[in-house]
Amino acid sequence: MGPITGGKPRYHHGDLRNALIGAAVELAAEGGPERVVLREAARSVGVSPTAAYRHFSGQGDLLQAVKLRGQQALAASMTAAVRALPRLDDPGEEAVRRAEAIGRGYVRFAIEHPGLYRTAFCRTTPGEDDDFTGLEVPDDRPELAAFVELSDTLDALVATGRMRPENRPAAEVAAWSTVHGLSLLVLDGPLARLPAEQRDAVVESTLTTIVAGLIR
Amino acid sequence: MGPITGGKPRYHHGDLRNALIGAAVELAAEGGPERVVLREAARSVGVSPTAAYRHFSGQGDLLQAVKLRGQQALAASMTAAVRALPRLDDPGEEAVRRAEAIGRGYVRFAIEHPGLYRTAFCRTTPGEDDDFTGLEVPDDRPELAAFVELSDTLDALVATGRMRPENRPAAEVAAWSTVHGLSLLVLDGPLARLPAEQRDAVVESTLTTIVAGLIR
DNA sequence: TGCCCGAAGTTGACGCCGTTAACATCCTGT
DNA sequence: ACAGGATGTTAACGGCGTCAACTTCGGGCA
Repeated sequence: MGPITGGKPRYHHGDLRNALIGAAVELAAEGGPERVVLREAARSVGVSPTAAYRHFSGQGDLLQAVKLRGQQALAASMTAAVRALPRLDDPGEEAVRRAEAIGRGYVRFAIEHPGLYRTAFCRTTPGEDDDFTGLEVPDDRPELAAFVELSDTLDALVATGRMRPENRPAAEVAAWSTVHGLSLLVLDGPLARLPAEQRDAVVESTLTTIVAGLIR
Repeated sequence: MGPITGGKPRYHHGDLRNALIGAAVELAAEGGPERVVLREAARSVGVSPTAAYRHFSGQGDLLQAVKLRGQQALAASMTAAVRALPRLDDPGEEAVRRAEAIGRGYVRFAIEHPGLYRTAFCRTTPGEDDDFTGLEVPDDRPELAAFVELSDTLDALVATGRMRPENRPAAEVAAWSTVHGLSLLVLDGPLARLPAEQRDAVVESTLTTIVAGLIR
C-alpha cells in the first residue's frame, strides 16, 4: 500500500512510522496502553512485525509515541473548552470560568477517550526525555500549551484579586491533581459504574468545589 | 516445600493460594501490576505454572487478589496516620488535622509502595464484584474502613461548623480525587523527577490547599 | 483396615508476544 | 550505472497465558 491508500503495494511504505503510530493510537483508543501491541499495529498496517524496528527502538518506544499523541489530544481538548468560552466584562469572573472550563475539558477528554487518556499517563521506561520536570516549561512542545494556559489563568485569578497570592504556588499542582484524580476515579475507580448523568453531576460539583477552594 | 518452609518437599503444598498471592504481591511491589506474571509467581513458590489454575481462574484473577491486598495496605496506612494523631481540645481543629492526616497517609503510602499502590488502582476485568459502586459501603470489607473514616471526618467538619453543609456532598470525591491525582502525578507524572525534599513540600502544600478549600 | 475418588499438582503443547540475526529489495547520490 | 545505505522480509528464540491429559496424594466410607 502507498503512504495512505490507493497505490499498489510497494516494498517501501513511505511513511511507516506515522502509519504505525496511527494504528497504535487506534489500539490505545479502544483498549488503553496495554492494548498497543507492536505486532498488531504492524499487522494492521500490512507490514512485517520487525519492520517497526526500523522506526522504533522497540514496543516501549512506539508506546511512548502514542503517549505523546494522547497528551497532545488532551491538551487540544482543554484549549478547545477554553476557546468555546464567551468573553465577560468582569475579568475576575472570566478567569474563574476559564479555570472551570479547563478542568471540564480535561475530565471530558478522559471520559470521551478513556483509552487514549490512560495511555497519555501510562508508565513508560524513563525514556531519557520523558515529561517535563516540575515547573520549567520547554515551550516548543505543543502538548504543554494547555499547561501554560492553566498557569496564565491562575495568574489572572491572582491579578484580579480572586485568589490570594500565597495560594498561588500550590494552585498549579492542586488543580491538576484534582482533575487527574477525578478522571481516573471516574474511569477505573469507585465511580466507574455511576450512570452517566449522575457521573456528570459529580464531576461538575467537584470542579466547582476545587475552583472555589482555590479562589477561597 | 511445606506451607511455609522447613518441611521436605511435599507434592501438595497446603496453602498454595496464599503463597501465590504473597509472591505476586512481592512482584507487584517491585514493579507494579504489569510485573505480576503468573508463571513467575509459581516459579518463586516452587510450583508448576498450571498449578495456579487450581486456585485462580487465571492471571487476571491472581492480579485481582493482589489488587485487593494493595487496597487493604493503603487503607491500613491511612488509618495508621490517623491513629498517630494527638487528641485536641477543639474538635473542629481536630477534624481538620484528621483530614490532613488521612490525605498524608494516602500519599505517603503511594510514595513508599509505588508498585503496590499502582496495583491497587490498576484496571482489571470487571470481575463481577469489583469495587463498591459510588456511595454505598458494604461494611464487611476491611479496605473500606479508611473510606468510612474519611466520611466521618468530613461529617465532623460539618458538625463543628468548619465546613458549610452545602459543600459536604462533593467533599468526598473532591478530597479523594486530589490525593489520588497527586499521588499519581508524583509517581509517574510530571512531578516524578522532583527531589524528595521538594516533592514532600509540594505534597504538603497541596494537602493544606485542598483541605482549606473544603473548609473554606 | 483398605481402597477409592476427588482435590491438588505435573507435563506437554498451542498460539501470541517482543526481539534478534541474517537476508532481500529499493532508492539515491556520485 | 552502480554501490551502498535505508527500509522491509523471513526465520528463529525465549517467555507468557492457557488448555488437555496424566499423576499423586490423602481423607472418608465400606
